[in-house]
Amino acid sequence: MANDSIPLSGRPAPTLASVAQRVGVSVNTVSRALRAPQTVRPELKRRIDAALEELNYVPNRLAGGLAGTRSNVVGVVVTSLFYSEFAAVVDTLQTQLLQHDLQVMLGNSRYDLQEEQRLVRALLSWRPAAMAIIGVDHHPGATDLLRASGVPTVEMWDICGEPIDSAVGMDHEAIGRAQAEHLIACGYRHLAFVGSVRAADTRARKRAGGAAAVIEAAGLSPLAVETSPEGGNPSLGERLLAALLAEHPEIDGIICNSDAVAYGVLRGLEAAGRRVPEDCGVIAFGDPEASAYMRPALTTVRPSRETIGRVSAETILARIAGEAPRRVSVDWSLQHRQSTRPARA
Amino acid sequence: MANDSIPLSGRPAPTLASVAQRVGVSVNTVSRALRAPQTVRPELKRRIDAALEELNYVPNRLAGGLAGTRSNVVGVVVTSLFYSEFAAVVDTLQTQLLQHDLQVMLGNSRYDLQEEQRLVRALLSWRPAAMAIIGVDHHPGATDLLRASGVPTVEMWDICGEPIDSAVGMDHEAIGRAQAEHLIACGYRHLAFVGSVRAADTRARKRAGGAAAVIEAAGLSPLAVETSPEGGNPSLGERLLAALLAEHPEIDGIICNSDAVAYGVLRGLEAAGRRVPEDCGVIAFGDPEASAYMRPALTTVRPSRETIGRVSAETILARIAGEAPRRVSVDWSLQHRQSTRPARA
DNA sequence: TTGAAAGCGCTAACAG
DNA sequence: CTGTTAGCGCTTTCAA
Repeated sequence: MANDSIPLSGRPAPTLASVAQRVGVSVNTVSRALRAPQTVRPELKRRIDAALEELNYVPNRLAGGLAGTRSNVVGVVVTSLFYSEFAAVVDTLQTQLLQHDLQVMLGNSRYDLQEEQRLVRALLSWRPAAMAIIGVDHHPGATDLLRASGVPTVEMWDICGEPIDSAVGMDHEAIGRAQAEHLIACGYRHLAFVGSVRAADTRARKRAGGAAAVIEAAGLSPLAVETSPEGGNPSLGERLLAALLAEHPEIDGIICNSDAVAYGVLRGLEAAGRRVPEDCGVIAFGDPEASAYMRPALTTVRPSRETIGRVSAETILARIAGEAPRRVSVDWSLQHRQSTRPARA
Repeated sequence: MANDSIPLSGRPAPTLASVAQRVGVSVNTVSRALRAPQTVRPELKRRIDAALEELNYVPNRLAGGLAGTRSNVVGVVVTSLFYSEFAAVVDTLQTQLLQHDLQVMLGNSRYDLQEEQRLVRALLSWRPAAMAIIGVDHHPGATDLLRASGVPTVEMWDICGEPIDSAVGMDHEAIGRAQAEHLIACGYRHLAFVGSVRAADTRARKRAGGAAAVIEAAGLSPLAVETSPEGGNPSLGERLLAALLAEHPEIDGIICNSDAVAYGVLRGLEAAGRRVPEDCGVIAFGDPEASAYMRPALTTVRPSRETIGRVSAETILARIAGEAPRRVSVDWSLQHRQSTRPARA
């Protein structure tokens, strides 16, 4: 075959033109047959469909997007994916959007603000129909880019702050308050906040802040904080707990920034000879399936990941349709299990 | 000129042409300044960079991809994402590819073959530089599309079978054999396979098949199988275990298709008054962080998720660079913990 | 109901 | 080193 493509692939993919030629009509008749079938004579439509099928035509979105007014890409930026709650959000989001012929283009900033800006730029270069991004606290450059682009943007997971456009998420300060209030209600008095807190993880800071405020208002000794910029896993939990206990042996209630860290804290407490929930209560944030099956079963806050994904998708669709920006607060719930005592009357 | 102050959806994004005009050079000089800086006079380059900056230029990939020989998209199809091991694979893959300026476009088939084909088609419509897809057993239409497209394709996670192009993954039959051999070595004699097995999950079938073969060869009673097409979670594990025990009370060794299911099986066994590992051994597949922190800590097979992601990325890069297809078998390991007895001498 | 013509913003020859 | 000239494959007027 004539050599019109060197690099990858064998023969060039069939184009609208090759289909048109085969049927003996013009390019844009085929284009219309695809986008507005009712504007083409049924008999012709059938012949075109047959040719499309025979040639195994796959449209070229690059060309379509360039020529048309908008591409059907939605850029999605998460801060992590690996066994994180954001996987569920992306999962739901992607599935919902695809039903409306919107393709998700994914980026993972790994909690790196610089990387986040790079990603936003890269994603914006696809002229997306919309953007979705975890959090409301971004690299200033990223915020500027997003704002200047005019692309509808949904900030997910967190709604504390000034959204760029729309936001669908939770009030993390309120969650932190609820965590502290729960521990206090269970009779714990010397509280700590433990976990992995990445530089860019402002949600964690908001939760810790909410907890600290409640504790101060209750007149208790200030919240002890033991965090690390490392990724949150059980082994980090064990280490942080050891450090915490060494410094604050009086601690009797621990707020973990993630369930994974809590698993390690639970084991560390046992190793230190402290009974849970009698001597020390533990509450966390996340609630993957495993948490209810831990011994003791972990008390934790469960965010509605699917709801955030679904509502974000709806918001994106609405914004694309020209509706106004939205700010949606999504529910979460405190799962009271065995790692905290029953609340006192 | 319209001022740079109207924020939303106002002016069109700056183009190479607008930058060129501002600097007083031709469009393609700016293009070259971006792609091959050394071919442009340093002083000019500086002025161009300044204009790029001032106008806040974001390239248009749609145009670039159309005009150039290939787009920098890599299409990725997974069968699930929600708290699945594939999240880790995608995570690593995306991060690695981005370092080479390749953008991941994501699709989730949710274990639906029909959906998988749709996704492959949708992704192919971006004229990707490469494709990556979970598994080697696809909708025949998807396989055809992929093959016909000539796009380098890496099948991940599984290497049993005839790859379309390249494959990076594990031998799941071997894993199944290892699971059964482990249970037998620990002295368990009446084995069962329990878990969620979706219609499209051929990996699970291969593992079960491998286990069944070992059991037959050992002359033991045949593998009891208790599966469901539902998603795999602890509660499913509890239900499947109840059904299994009702039918096969003699069971003393259980292979769970996923760790999440095993959590439920562990609890169900306890509820049924069977001690683990004394009366019944449990082994699973997956090994998320939580498993080592279960009581009893779960014996399971740990796949090298990051390795699969990393090697897949390398393979994609190599294929794009024109190297030959690869078939890479990636390691996994059996984590012997407390849910199975010590192996007998 | 269909076709012709004009780009979308960029890259890729080739000149100059 | 830089500019000119053609498209990439499609959508979108506007005519016919």
